[in-house]
Amino acid sequence: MAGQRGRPKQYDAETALQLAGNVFWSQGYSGTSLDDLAAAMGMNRPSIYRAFGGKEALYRQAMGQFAQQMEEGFNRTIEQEADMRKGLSQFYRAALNVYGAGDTALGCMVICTAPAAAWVHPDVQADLLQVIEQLDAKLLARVEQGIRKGQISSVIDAQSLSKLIQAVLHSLAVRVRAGESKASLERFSDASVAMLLGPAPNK
Amino acid sequence: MAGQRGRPKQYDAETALQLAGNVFWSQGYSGTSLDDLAAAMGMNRPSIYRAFGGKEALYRQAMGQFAQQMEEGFNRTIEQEADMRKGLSQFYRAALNVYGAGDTALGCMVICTAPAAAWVHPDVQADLLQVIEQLDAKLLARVEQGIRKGQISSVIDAQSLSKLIQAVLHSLAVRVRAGESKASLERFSDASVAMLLGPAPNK
DNA sequence: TGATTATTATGCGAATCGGTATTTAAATAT
DNA sequence: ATATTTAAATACCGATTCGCATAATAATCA
Repeated sequence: MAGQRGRPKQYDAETALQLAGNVFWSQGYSGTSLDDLAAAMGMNRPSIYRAFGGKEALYRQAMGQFAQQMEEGFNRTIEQEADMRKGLSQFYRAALNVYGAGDTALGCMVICTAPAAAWVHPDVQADLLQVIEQLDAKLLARVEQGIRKGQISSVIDAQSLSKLIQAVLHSLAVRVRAGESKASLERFSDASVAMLLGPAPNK
Repeated sequence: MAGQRGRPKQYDAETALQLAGNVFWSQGYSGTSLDDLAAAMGMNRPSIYRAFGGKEALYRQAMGQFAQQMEEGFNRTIEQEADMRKGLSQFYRAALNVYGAGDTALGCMVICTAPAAAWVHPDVQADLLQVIEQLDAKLLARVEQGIRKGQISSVIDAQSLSKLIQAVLHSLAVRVRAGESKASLERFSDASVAMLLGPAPNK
C-alpha cells in the first residue's frame, strides 16, 4: 500500500498560500521578503521553495487563488441573480467587503499590487491581463444576456459597457487602498449601477 | 554681491526628479534601489540625499511632479474645451498618450505604483488619496457646470458621475500596464464618453 | 531493526539594501 | 593668495536580500 512515505507535511498548501497572499496583499510583491513570507506561513524558506518554487512563482499562485475567490464571488452574485441590477450591486458590495475586510483596507490584491510588479516581471503582467480579460468576458456574456432579455435599455456597445462595469471595480480597489471611506464607496457603487444599467425599469 | 557661493550643482533638480520618476514608474517603489536611481539621475547617493531626502521623500516628490503634469493635461483639455464631450475625450486620449508613450506601456505612475506602497508607507497613501480627491473635485466642478449649461441631460448624482469619469481613467491606467492594446483602449474611452455624458446632442 | 523517502531545520554565502561619515573638488569672498 | 562655502565622490556601515547546500527529523517499507 502506498500510504504516503516520508515525513508528513506540517502545512496545508491552500492555507499556506492564503497566508502568503495576505503578506503580498499588504506589502506588495517587491516589498515582501521571503523571511516575511516564511514567518507568516509558518514555514522556513527551503520548504517554501520545495512547495511553491521561488518568490515570483509563489506570488503568482497567490494571485491565482485570490482571482479564483473573486470569480466565485461573481458566480454567487451576478451569475446567480436574475435581476442584473441587483446582482451587480451585490457583486460590488461583496468586493468592497473583501477589499476592506475588518480594520484593514487593502483594496484588491491583484489591482493594487500586480501593476507595480508587472513591468519587471512579464509573467505577472500576463497573469494580470488574463485576470482582467477573463472578467471582461464573463461580464460581457452577462451583459449580452441582459440585452437579449430586455433588462438593459439601449446600449451603445456591450463590450465597452462590460469594461465600464469593471472600471468601477478597479476604481473601488484603488480607492479603498487610498483610504476612502466605505460609506462613500458604497454610495458610489450604488450610483454606478443605476448609471450604467439605467434606472430600475418601472416594475 | 551674492553670486552663489560654493561648488555649483551639476544637476537640474526638475529633470533629475523626472528621471527618478521614470525609474519608479517602471519598477515601482520598493522595486527600485537607490543605486538604480543614482544611475538614472546621474547623481551619487549622497547627492540625492542632500537634494531630495531619502528614498520615500524622493518618490513622493516624483509622484507630485507626475500629478502636476496630469493636472496640466486636465487644464489643457477638459477645462479649456467648451464642449464637455470633446474635452473629456481629449483628456482620455492625452492620458493614454502619457500612459503608453513610445514602446513602453507603463500606465499611470500614481495608480500603478502608489497603491502597492501605500500600506507600508502611510504618507504615500495620503498622497494617493489627495491626488484622487483633487481630480474628483475638478471633475465635479466641470460636471456641475455642464449640468447648469444643459450639456448633460439628466444626472442621478453629479458626485458619482465625476467618480465614474475618474474610474475610466483608473481602468485605462491599469489596462495599459497589463498590456492591453492602445486601439482597444481608445475604443473603450470613446465609448465611455458617450455612455457617461450621453450621446452627442443633435447638432 | 534497518533502509528508504520526504519534509523540516540550520546555516552559509555572495550580493545588495538604505543610509552616512569622510574626503576631494570647484566655486566665491576677502 | 587664502579662507570659506557648497557640492561631488569615495568608501564604508550594519542589516537584509534571495537562494541553496547540508544536516536533522519523522514517517513508511522491507
